[in-house]
Amino acid sequence: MNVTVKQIKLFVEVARSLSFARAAETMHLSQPAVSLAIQNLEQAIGGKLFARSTRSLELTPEGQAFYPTAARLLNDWNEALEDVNNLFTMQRGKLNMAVMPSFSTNVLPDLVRQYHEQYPQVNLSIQNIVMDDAIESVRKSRNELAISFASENMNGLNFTPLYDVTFIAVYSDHFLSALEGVNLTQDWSPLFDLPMVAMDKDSTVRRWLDETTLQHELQSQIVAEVNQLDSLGQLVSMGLGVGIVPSLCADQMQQMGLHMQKINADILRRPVGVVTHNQSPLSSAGQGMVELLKKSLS
Amino acid sequence: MNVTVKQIKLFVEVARSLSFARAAETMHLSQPAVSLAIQNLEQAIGGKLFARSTRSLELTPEGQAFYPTAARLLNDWNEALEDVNNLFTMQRGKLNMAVMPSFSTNVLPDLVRQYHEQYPQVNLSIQNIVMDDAIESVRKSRNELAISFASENMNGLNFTPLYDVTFIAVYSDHFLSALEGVNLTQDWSPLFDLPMVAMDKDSTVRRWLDETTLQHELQSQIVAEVNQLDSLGQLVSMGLGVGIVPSLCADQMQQMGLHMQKINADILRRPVGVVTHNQSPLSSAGQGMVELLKKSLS
DNA sequence: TAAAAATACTCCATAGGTATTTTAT
DNA sequence: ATAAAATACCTATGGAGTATTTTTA
Repeated sequence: MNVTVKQIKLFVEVARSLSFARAAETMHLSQPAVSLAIQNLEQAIGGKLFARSTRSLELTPEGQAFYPTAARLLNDWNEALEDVNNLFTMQRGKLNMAVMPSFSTNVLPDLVRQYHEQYPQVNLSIQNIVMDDAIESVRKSRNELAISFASENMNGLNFTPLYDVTFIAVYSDHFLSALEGVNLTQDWSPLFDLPMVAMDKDSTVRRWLDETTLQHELQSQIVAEVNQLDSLGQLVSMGLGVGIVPSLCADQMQQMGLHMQKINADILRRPVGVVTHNQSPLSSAGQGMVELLKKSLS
Repeated sequence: MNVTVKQIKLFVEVARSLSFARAAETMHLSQPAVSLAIQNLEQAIGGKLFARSTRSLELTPEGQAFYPTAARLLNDWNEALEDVNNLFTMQRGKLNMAVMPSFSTNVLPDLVRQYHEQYPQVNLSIQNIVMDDAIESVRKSRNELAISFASENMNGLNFTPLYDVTFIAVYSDHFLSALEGVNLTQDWSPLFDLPMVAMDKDSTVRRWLDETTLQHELQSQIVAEVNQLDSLGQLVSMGLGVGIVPSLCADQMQQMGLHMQKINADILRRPVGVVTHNQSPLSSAGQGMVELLKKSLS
């Protein structure tokens, strides 16, 4: 006979109330059920816990010694189960994630707000690092998930696409006339007749741009390279040249007073998604984040 | 569905072996039984503990978080049950008892030896106090049991008689001739023609002696009162008078070179027994002592 | 005599078994 | 193709019920 949690619960309840009948009532059981359960428990542990006659009930010395221990065991038990349940229901928990910069400045603030609203008890830690590092941090399990473009080498990782980033051309009043009547959604080549401000060569966006330019046998006239989108916007607004940026940044660019036009999405489009480890499953906190991402970015 | 100890045991075993089949084997269960048990556990705590496919099995983040807790829970559980079992089997424990002086000097040493031999792990604490205090200490629960004569006021206490103490007359060579041919087992009155050494009036033995003397309308000629049996023996050996002592002390008196004769047991006999509380049951350690007493004093 | 635990018995829920299917590598 | 978990289904143990008996204050 193995000792069960129920038996210990009953022991504690009987010891507390010093009555089988009352304990039975509070435990929603019949009196004989309690009687049998205690008898089984006593047999399992090898001795009497209660000294009982029909008219009196009391703990044996061993019962007295066991009572506080049993009560503590039950507490620990319930606490542990509650703890793990809280992890699942995200009343408590921790989520480490990484996001690439272009995402973080635009969509992230609202995402964090929503997530925190939904799961206020989850400790959310977000690392802003460049795309490749973000992906690498998931591979090394330093972060549970990352939001980024898909990279070439995704061995051992999952990529769940969320949406495609398209690109827009941005320009100041200075180039307004040059691009008047031009529909970049049809043909983006007119852009390459103009001077251009671009991200520097380390940037993923720049690499794609270069690749695509090459494929289309075009030649860009880059007059300035910057390492931040914000700087790019500033140079563009000074009339130095035109720029090509992810459409995510439309708001940011508009605030700088720039004009913009969509670029043919078939030419230049990249999926942004969630990167997770292939082998380690997501925590509930992570699943919650993925759900939210899918919902709010669809 | 309630979480059971068995489920936690299985969880820990599966987490350890990272295989349902192997865990089933070590737990002497079938693989489907383990599968079902884990499923039930997961339902009870509200989320998945394992991420499993047919070809891979690993802990979820929550499972990882729960694993050490679950292992600790099991340890505590087993330890607590083992502890209480040790109390019952007296591989561990404590017994507080009181004995009256006349018992302690004569029978106790061997009793302690035997008890310690049988239950080497039980911490035995023995208080040597006068009979009334011994009984009172049991009433006040300072001791679990006492070995003493039965007292008048035993309200709320149990007295389990072990054996009857009979009495012997002790005397030196000086009175040898006076008692020659006298059979005290038949008639003890010749003793009262002789000077007597007695315990002082506080002693229970003395009180009984006085009561019995009165009942038989005899008059003792007490020439000295002492407060220890040993002193009494010494005075008797000096030829000051005869003495009446519990037969328990025969050995002690013999060692002092005294002569002795049994006294009619119907006239003077008192039960010695175990005094326990009426309401608080005996511990296993206490029961062991009572058993030993009954066995060795029958 | 009355109140409370123990016993007797009956029943059903479920833990556990065997056989089989599903699924991922 | 194979190894491992899940599923289906069946059986039997034992947990819990009701009715009754026993016991002691």
